[in-house]
Amino acid sequence: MTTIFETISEPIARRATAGLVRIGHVLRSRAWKGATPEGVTPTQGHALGLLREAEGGLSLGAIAALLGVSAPTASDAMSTLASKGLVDKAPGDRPRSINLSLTPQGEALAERTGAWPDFLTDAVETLNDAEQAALLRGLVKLIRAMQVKGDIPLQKLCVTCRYFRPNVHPEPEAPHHCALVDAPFADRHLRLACGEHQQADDDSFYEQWR
Amino acid sequence: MTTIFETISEPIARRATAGLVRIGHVLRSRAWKGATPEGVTPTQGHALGLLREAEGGLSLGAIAALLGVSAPTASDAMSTLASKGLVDKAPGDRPRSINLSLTPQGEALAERTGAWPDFLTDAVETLNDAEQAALLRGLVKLIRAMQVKGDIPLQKLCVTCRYFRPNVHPEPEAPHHCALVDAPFADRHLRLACGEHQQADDDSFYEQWR
DNA sequence: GAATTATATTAGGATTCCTAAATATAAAAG
DNA sequence: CTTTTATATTTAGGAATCCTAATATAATTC
Repeated sequence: MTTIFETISEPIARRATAGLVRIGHVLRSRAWKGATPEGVTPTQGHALGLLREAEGGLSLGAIAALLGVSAPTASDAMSTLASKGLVDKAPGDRPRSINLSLTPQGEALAERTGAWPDFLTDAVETLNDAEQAALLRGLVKLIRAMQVKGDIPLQKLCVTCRYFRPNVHPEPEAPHHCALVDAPFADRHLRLACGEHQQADDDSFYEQWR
Repeated sequence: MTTIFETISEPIARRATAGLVRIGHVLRSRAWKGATPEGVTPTQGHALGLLREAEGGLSLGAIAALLGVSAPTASDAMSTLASKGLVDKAPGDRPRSINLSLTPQGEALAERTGAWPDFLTDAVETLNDAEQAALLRGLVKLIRAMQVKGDIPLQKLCVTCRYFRPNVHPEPEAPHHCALVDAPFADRHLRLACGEHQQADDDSFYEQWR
């Protein structure tokens, strides 16, 4: 069926993109509001979050790649964090490399700040369960698609994990299975940063999920 | 039903938030890649987009509010755009105020750049129609919720428009109605920046949609 | 005419971002 | 054993982004 909206509107993919862009702007603007003397700037906060997720610390190059900025930018931010006593710089195992990790103070701040801006979580919670699950599913697919195209570094998604077994259970309320913890689960349980994630070699499981 | 995932996972709202935050970071990082000598920086590009949508130009204060930055930051960015010949500064109708508008060059650049980063639109297009519609619906609700709480300035959403008539048609493929163009439409047609939008006085229509 | 109000800019400074060049270091090559 | 090479980080330099606080300017109000 064709309505006037089919012809005068931007395609839905563009409107959804515009919505994501809009939310991105809000997040950036909000993040600066936390840049008080006791707090950290957006880039610094992002780096603290990455270090918190990374077992055993990260090199400067790894941080720069994950932040999506140049090495000098990352170096600046890390030096500032080090001077604030939030991050520790230790020699790495490769020539000239350093290993960055959180100090107890940095750990505490990252814990307190969290990776989830409350105002946005509050907004997500105004959606009902099905809508939240659909939103999460869409976001997982977006991130996965960007990963495949090389637009973003690999992330620890269930759908790219060696232990992911999609649609193996007949029960619609938990059709997938995690072979690591050996338990069934549903789309709404999909994770974006699983600590136990192991990258799968091929796409076969993902294909069964999509 | 309760699985292990219910207990060890972050709540779904937090995971969805984390996904949005992640996409926001990518967008910011990408936007800087366009900051070539011929291109514009992220904040400047955002401002160009706002001016393109605004009939008749905007004051500096309005730009600052819409960008979500302080007046001095906006003033800097607009001066740079003016010196690049992309924006025109004219006296406004209030004391000391200015009216900012796009020059033909600015119009052309805004047109060319667009508000929709292609790499993200491409990712959205990997979702099927139902998923795209669900994503758009979720984003519209998020933006609406943030608007209501005062987290972001008003935006021209269908669901807050005087002409929006939700769920008035029995046909599930186009249950809503736009009283301005007098045509039925569906969730997938929802707009985030309609030129004809007029803010509704109350919530009654939105309540029927949610 | 003086005080108030609204709006934008200037001042000053930290951070974010870039590219290009310099530096340090371990391993490999001669 | 010395030199080269590859790698990783930092320095240098500069534009843009961000903030708060102070300042200019024009219209309105008293």
